[in-house]
Amino acid sequence: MSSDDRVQPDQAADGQGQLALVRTRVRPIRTVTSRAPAPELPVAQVMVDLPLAHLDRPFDYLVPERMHDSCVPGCRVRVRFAGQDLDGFVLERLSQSSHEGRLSPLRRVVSAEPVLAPDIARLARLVADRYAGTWADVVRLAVPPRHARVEAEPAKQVATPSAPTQPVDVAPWSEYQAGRAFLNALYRGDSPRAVWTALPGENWPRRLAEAAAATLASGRGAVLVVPDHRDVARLDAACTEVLGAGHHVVLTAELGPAERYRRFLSVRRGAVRCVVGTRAAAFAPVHDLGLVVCWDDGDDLHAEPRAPYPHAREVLLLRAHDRGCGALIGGHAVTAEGALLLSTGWAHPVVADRTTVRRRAPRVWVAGDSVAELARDPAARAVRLPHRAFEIARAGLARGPVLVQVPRAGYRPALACQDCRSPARCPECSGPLQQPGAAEQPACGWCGRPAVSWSCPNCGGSTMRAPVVGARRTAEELGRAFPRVPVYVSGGSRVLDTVGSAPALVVATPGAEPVADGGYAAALFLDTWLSLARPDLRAVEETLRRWLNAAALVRSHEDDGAVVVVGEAGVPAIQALIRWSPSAFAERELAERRAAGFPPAVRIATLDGGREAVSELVDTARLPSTAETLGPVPRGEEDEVRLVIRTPRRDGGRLAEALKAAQAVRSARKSPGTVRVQIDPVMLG
DNA sequence: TTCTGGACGCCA
DNA sequence: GGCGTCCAGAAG
Repeated sequence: MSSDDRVQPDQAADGQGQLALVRTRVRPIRTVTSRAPAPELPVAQVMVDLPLAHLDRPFDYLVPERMHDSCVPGCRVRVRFAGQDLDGFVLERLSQSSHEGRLSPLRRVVSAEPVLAPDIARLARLVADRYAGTWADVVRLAVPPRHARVEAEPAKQVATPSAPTQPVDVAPWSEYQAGRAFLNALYRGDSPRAVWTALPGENWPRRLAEAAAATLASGRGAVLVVPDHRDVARLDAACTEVLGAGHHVVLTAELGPAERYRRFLSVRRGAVRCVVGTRAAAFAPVHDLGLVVCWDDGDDLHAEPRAPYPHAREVLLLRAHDRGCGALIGGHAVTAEGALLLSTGWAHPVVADRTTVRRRAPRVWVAGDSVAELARDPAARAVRLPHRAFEIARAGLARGPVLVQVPRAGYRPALACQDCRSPARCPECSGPLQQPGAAEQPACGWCGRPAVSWSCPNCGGSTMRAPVVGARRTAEELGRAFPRVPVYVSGGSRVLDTVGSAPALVVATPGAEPVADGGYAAALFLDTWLSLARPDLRAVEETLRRWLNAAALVRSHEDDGAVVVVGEAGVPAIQALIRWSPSAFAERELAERRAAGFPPAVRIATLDGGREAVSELVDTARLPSTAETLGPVPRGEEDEVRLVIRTPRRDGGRLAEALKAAQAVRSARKSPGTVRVQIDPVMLG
């Protein structure tokens, strides 16, 4: 017993009468109760929400008796840590602590709801280790903020979630080699792993819903992650059709705190076993997980922009590996990462044979954009349409909607000097000048100031030209080339979900293409040089992915569906589109990454921050002997630098571990500045 | 942000 | 040699 448990002798004699008497009697009893530890498993292992890398480990606390029932593994608690009250999660209850010193008691059990499932706690550790980040940062992505009122709502009475009653239709998967086998394996309760190359025109939301249905029928759950909200809406609708209502739930960040937490709880409590959502849904605590799905894994929306920057595909793969459940990485395109999964044998290909692919794909034409090939029609010339593109668009418009994909949104999104062609910049803030609309003056894209009486600082010229034309301007020009045809624009802040089957021109930026009822009659891909020349490692892979996704919305060549790419026929990405051979392109891409030493063939870490901080980190890190460091190179203003470290894939774990340990040293030392560590970042200039 | 312990300095 | 103060480092 500590001294606090004894009656203070001076209190009874302090002359305060009644009040003092009450205190002397009541206080010792209260103190005894509150200090007594729980009768069993009196120690709680707690992960405290701390931003410091060197404190990324559990701490033990004493569970007071009155918290014995509410302090369950996975619940939120409040603990005293270094003089502050902080949030934390209980990992486990233990009979004793390995800590030598005295344990502090838990301050409070925030709620007895075990929001953090044991496998999600473990997944957070795996993800943090893979990305050289902290557990707490990952858990912040995985567990939505608590909403007390929602938590108190009476839970819907669902003892065991019923599997959908409709039989699973596996027939559509027969178009793919190993497709039917994949679904049957899920149905049997096995855990197949596949990279699926979806056919052009495929109703992929329906196919994914069928895979989910097969998994649910085996008594297990499924997590389906897609890039954006339009994809979520399509998959949501397909799941309702295939599974029936109430067997799946949509989890996205934009639901709002209450609804988000409500749905999260319904999953965590086991009432729903199929989750559809964007990247954060990769962490959904689905019970008895049988299948994880990542659709269109090349879309960079799958990359989380918050530390430690995990990629949804990698989270799902770690999860599938850890749990031994099924995995499906699918898309019209195949990423180099997908090709690697196939080459190591970790996953198997689910692809259609060449005959089926040829039958289902639209006919693809290439049109050069040289002056000689431009259409003679002056309106078509104005919109930079080669003769063939103009003819195919005109023919397509007789049969239905025609899609026009242009890389940039806006009107004239970039301006340059007419004479010397150097980019036009804002005299005030050096931002890029652009023309936001037909009737509007050029203005700065950053500060919005109109560029009145601009003159080129390079050559003194005073007129501007637009080397890049945006979607709205293209739509305007096309409207002139094809009078009497309605023109729609989808992109930027105004994205259309669907268009009907009537003839129309649909100008869209990549990823914003509406789905056409019955498929597009034709599609044109303009300004291909602009996408292909982007100074990004993935520019070519990304361009092909965008083409394949758009071309997949076009009718098959048997239905006279046609695609025209305006560009150079010799470019490998254009060849891959013509042949519709995403797998071969991905294999080639992977081989090139091997040769050049880029992910996923190797593991890369980028270190961004102040020069001093970055060099301290890299000097402290005990990097694997195979590590190769490149840089540091200056980045942007001030004294910011980027350093790149490269290791073979097999040393990726050691690389992340070394960087994490070095971050821990820096945080323990309270070294100034911060260093942003990214493992295999999506953007690699 | 608080606590602890080790280093160091001052005084006996 | 003993005790007080200061600072760094850890944090249950």
